Amino acid sequence: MKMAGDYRTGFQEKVYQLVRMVPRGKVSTYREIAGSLGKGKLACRAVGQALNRSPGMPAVPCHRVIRSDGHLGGFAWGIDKKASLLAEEGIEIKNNHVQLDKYLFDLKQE
DNA sequence: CCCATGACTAATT
DNA sequence: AAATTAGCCATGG
Repeated sequence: MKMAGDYRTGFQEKVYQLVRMVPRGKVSTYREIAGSLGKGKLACRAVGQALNRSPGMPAVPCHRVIRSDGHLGGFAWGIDKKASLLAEEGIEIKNNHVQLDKYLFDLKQE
């Protein structure tokens, strides 16, 4: 049942579910998320919007989602907080940049 | 329905 | 490598 102001769009639900399956110590990108949603890689912006309004942790580890170029992107609670969380998970960050080749999680694995 | 916004991306300069 | 431009999507007013 839905309560007033509690309803979220199907798009958000899908995004959250994908983000949730990202293991600790790994990261994903907005583009990969959008691609898995079947919208092609063009919905990357909408994914960012969904995550921006996401419930946050531990419900959704939205901090594990970064930009496709390795840059951290943004974070509702502060980009510095995002970097700290990622560092805690064992991810090395250089000047707000992450090595996707090393930490990128393949969504197709699950 | 139209317009504005944003945690994006790719291409260009 | 950094800054700029244009393109695309979902959401909310």
